[in-house]
Amino acid sequence: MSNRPTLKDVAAQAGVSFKTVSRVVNDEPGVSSGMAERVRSAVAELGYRRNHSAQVLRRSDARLHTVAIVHADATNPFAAAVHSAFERHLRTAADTLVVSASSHGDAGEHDRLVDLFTERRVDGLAVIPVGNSPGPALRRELDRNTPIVFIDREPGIDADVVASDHHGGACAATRHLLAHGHRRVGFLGSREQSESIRQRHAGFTDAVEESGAEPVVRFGLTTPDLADAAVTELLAGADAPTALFAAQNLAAVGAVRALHRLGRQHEIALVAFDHLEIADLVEPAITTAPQNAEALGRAAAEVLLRRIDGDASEPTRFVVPVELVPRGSGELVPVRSA
Amino acid sequence: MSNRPTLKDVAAQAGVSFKTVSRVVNDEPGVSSGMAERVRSAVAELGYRRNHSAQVLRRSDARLHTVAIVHADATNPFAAAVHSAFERHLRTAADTLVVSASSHGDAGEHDRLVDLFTERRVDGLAVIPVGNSPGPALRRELDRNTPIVFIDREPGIDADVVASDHHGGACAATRHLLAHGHRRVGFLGSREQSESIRQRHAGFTDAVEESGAEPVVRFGLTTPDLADAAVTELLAGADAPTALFAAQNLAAVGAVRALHRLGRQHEIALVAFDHLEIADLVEPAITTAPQNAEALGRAAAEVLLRRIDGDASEPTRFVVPVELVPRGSGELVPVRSA
DNA sequence: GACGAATGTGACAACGTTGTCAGCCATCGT
DNA sequence: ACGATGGCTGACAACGTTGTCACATTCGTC
Repeated sequence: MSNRPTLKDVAAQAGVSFKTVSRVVNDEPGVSSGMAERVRSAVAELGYRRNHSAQVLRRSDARLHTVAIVHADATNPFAAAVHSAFERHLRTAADTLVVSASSHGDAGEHDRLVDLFTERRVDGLAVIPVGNSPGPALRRELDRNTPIVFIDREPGIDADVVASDHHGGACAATRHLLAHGHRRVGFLGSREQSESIRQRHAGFTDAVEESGAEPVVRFGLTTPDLADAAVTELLAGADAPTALFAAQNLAAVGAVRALHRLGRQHEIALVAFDHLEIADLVEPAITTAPQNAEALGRAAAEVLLRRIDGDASEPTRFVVPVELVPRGSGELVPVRSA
Repeated sequence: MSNRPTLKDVAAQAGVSFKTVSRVVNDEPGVSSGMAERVRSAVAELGYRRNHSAQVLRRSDARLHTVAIVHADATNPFAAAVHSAFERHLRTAADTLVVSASSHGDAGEHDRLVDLFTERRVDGLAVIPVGNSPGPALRRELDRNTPIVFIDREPGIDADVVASDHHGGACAATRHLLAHGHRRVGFLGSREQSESIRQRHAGFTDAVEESGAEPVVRFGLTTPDLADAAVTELLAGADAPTALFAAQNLAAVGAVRALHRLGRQHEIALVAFDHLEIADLVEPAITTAPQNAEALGRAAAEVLLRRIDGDASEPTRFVVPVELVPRGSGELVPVRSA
């Protein structure tokens, strides 16, 4: 609707010049108290609100107090938690509005969203990338030194990144299993193309190799059903693993289901990377290595604010540790079989 | 950053007037092809992007192709699913950017976000309200006939609403339990102040009363722990219910936990309102009456678009049905006890 | 070869705001 | 009484864009 009152409308109502109204609404000094009072009541009466576009246009160098975050998938609870922490920090620490949109996993749409936000002018961008190379709009903004921070995934380019310690977390989780005496350990991975899954696999492999244990690796377990089937097949085999590391939460859900169906949930150890909704609801509860969404969101906000404040130093890589949370399933010791 | 090229910069680069550049970037007719080509290469070379603020300012009546959605809590998976459907529909059907922010449940912050979005000009607003009365900014925009749609909750004012059939869904869920022979049915509610919980309670009560069965009602079960404790206590009592209706998903999670701990999950029937992440992961699987987030988001988008297109008819109330999904836990029949 | 029409191009105003500057009035010092 | 000072107020330009209009060029036509 375009019936919004402007400075001029308020000025006419109060019988002053519009510049005086501008002064009042911006709390500038040099307005007599009587006049200010008259203006304020006219503002209230008309419900005047400053036109942000005009303000931004006039002072095109100033902070807009707006940053955007572009999601690959906003329905992902992890992404939502990161977003929430990011937003809270920027709102409280920098009085900055966080606007967001989601590309639903489409790389072209993702880049288009970046474009739409930059058209609308923002102080900075946070991006949870989809795919592993930035699109033209994102590349253009990087060239232009627009403050941008990548969250959780590698941007495939030299830029600020805030990410979890996938390697370290997976390594610690696997060592945890090995420390309980397991010698045959299964790795349940989802998309092998995903950089974070690759890093978790590398962490797993490093831990296994340093101990001389024997790994069994499965990739492509992108749904609970696939993971369920893989675990069922693994445990039926000759040299079945006695412990499992689920590198991704959907794979973990499938593994839990398989173990329970087979009645072997108290026998086969399991550690899952990432947060699991059901971790506490099953018996034994699932030992997890959850990513710290709160820390990621907050760190991303801090990195971005520093750039917005003019820090032009080299791109940084902020790694958020992943801590193991023992709950039972990861502390099972191997049983003699056959 | 303010080093963005403007129409003038592109014009200087191409050696034409800035108006000609404007014509080219807006695909207006009346530019010779040679000139258009020269301009286009200058645009590409400088990475020119139109300044949305200036455009909006100039054509203050035109569509901005932007709507905002203000969340009470964006980490709520249900809200995220609604948002996702809402966004997808507006992006594809109306080429409109959906921006969002979350108030984290704070009513003052909620209204402030509405204010910030209207300052920045949007074509319309979707609001998942917090509390039951609109704040001053929201009230002002309603008075101004800004297109606004309320999602999922009652706004406490005459305005467009898209909401689930809480009453009907709860009624159907309860009838489902009664149809399996239960005569004592427990109601597990969260915040009694919440209008949707009240409606679910009313649906429950209507179903129970028409059958002459005996209800047992608990409110205030806002966390799984509280619900767990309440169920434990209910089932230990003399006239323990044989069936439970969990009116909210956190209460349902607690109920599931309690039933499993007590080993009575195959004995006490349970139907849960709303989607449950764990519905399929436990035995028996949980019968639910999930809200249709997809339909809600889509309907909200359609209502809003109609208003943006100028529909000035009376406010409407769009009710999305809630369908029962039987999975096992709701089809248990009462066992003789004692 | 002159004329109207059609086509391509540019000058200029306006959107609503903020920054700069000039002007008005009362007060003050001399 | 007079100019200087300082406090208030308003006129005006500018931000980057689009809409209106006028001008310049080319073309077809008689």
